[in-house]
Amino acid sequence: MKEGEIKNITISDVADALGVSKTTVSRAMSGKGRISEDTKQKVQAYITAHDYKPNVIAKSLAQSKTFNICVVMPGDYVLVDLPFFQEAIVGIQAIAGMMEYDILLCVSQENDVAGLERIISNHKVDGVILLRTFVEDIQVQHLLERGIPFVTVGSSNYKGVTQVDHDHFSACKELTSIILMRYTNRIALLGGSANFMVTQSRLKGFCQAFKQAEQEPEKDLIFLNLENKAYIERAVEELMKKQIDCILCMDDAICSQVLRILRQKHIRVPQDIKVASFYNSTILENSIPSVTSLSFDARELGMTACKLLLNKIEGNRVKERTLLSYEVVLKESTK
Amino acid sequence: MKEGEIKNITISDVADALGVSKTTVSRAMSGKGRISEDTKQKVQAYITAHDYKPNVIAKSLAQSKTFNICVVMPGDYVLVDLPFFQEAIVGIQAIAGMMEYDILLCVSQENDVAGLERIISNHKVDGVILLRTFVEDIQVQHLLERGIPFVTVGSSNYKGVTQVDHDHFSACKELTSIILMRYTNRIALLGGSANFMVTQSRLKGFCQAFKQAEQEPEKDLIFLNLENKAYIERAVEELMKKQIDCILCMDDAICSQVLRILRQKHIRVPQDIKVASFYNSTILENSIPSVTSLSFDARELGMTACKLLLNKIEGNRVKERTLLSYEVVLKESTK
DNA sequence: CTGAAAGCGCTTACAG
DNA sequence: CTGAAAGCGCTTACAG
Repeated sequence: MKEGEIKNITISDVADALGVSKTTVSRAMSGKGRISEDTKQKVQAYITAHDYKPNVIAKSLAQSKTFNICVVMPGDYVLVDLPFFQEAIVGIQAIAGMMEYDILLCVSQENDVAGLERIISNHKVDGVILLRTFVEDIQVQHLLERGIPFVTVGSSNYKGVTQVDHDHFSACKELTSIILMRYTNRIALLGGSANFMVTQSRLKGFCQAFKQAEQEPEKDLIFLNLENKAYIERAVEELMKKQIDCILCMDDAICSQVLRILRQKHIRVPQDIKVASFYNSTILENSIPSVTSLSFDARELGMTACKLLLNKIEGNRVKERTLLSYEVVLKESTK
Repeated sequence: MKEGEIKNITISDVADALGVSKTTVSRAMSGKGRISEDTKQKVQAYITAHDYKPNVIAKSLAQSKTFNICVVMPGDYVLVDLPFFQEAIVGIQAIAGMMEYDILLCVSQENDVAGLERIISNHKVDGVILLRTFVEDIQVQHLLERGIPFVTVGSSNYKGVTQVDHDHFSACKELTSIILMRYTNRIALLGGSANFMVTQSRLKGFCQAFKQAEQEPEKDLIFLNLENKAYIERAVEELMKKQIDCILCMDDAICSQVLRILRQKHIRVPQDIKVASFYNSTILENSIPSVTSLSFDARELGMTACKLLLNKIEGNRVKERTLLSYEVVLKESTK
């Protein structure tokens, strides 16, 4: 034992002090089993007076429960996603904390299950929340195989996955429709990795809006997998050769780049070209002009995901798919 | 037991299968105590073949160790800090993972120790890393009192705190000196909460640069506690009434606001006024003009903090204060 | 309503 | 070099 460390008071100490058995103390705390209101009061009084906290590790071992959930956060993030993940985690933590659960963080690359695997094998968590989903998703497959309770933030195509997502499809469809009706059908679409589920949902929404307007989106105005600066620059160069009136960006990171490139080329927004983003992050907060975009509540998403997971951990059946709504925020960039 | 769940193989299973005692298996794995090379090999072969993983919870209870560290992340963050915290966490996780430790996340407000307290009382972690420090720091006080091993990312004035920080004092001093020598002494300083240790360090560096140049910084060109948009706007308004040539921003969130305000007022950077920031985050990446600033490696900071903490947990003595270096990155905004 | 005892899956002094 | 046994601090069937 290290210097200054105080011997922790255990359930035996409480039992001895009160002249009852450990069983009784345990029951008074958990409320399980029959126990007289009297002794319950007595025990609880003693516990609060002496600030006794049961050792969660021992409890874990006895119950095969850890009261931890694992949150898997992408390690290959781009800045723009950060506020989203952060907000989602704050939401998760808010719910988890209320239920006396803690969050074990797992940072992992797209195709890497090693970290998650270790945490699971080590029995360190009761369930998992994935903060990003892929079309081809090894983490989901792995969790499914192992039968671990988990929830994904973001949609998943796999059977039997409890998932919570914003309605990206409808959101993109609505925003695209607005542009189509008000201004133009010469719309370019720039997006990130096609392996992200969210990219697919947005793409579908975009196409659906055209279909609904009885038009066809032009294939060569759609650029996906723009995962770095150079790709984005090349895409914008391409676009400049064509006759377009609006650029839709699937996220604010891409949008931020696009705005910079346009400005360097002295192309004015919105006079010469309109711009909108599918994400309303603080990244573009100080942008001039302000940027039309979709707005999502990541905290709510996290809270919902956590509630679902805790329910699953308790063994309850839960709804497989939950879709949260969104908001279209029109600003200067599409005026 | 839930459907599909596989009974986990335990140390007893391994011992029985091999016809040895649990003690022997335990020793073969930990390497503690005398054991023949032969049996060790045999045990290890069996373990890898059958993919046996000891139950960390049981290990925790037996050893009073959790193999978890708590990372305390501010819940009242502003966007600009996010990449910093995120990078630091990635660094922490890299080291922790190597040593088979996991990260328990605690999101807490400036003056709130409740969350941290619960995690500690629950014996869920072996040590703590604080990602932000204050002049008046309740979390530090609390950890000190309880005798929990911990490390702060950021400086602390309290006695006996193991701390890792970038050398903000020198960094700000150097950047300020450069401005003083090359251009002007009409420099305004805008900063965040005066209760952040980092604000104090930067302020000192700023003043020291003046002193070294045998000048006095003007008190009424220094604005601290600019914690929201309105404050920043008011500060810039004030500055416009005075004769200044340069604005130093203590962080990129402030800087981003300042750039927006100047642009709205049609004040050109750097022609009319120079601007620099004490932080080189991706927030300003797409800014036009690009912004002169200081650059820090948060991942390295996290890695260092984690190494120190693990050392402390092992009971080793560690250096009380570690300062990491920085880089001054001159860009267009001070040309 | 209450308690003695076994058990969760490890580690580790102690004995051999 | 190896093992039987006690112990970590809880929970929970079982008996009363």
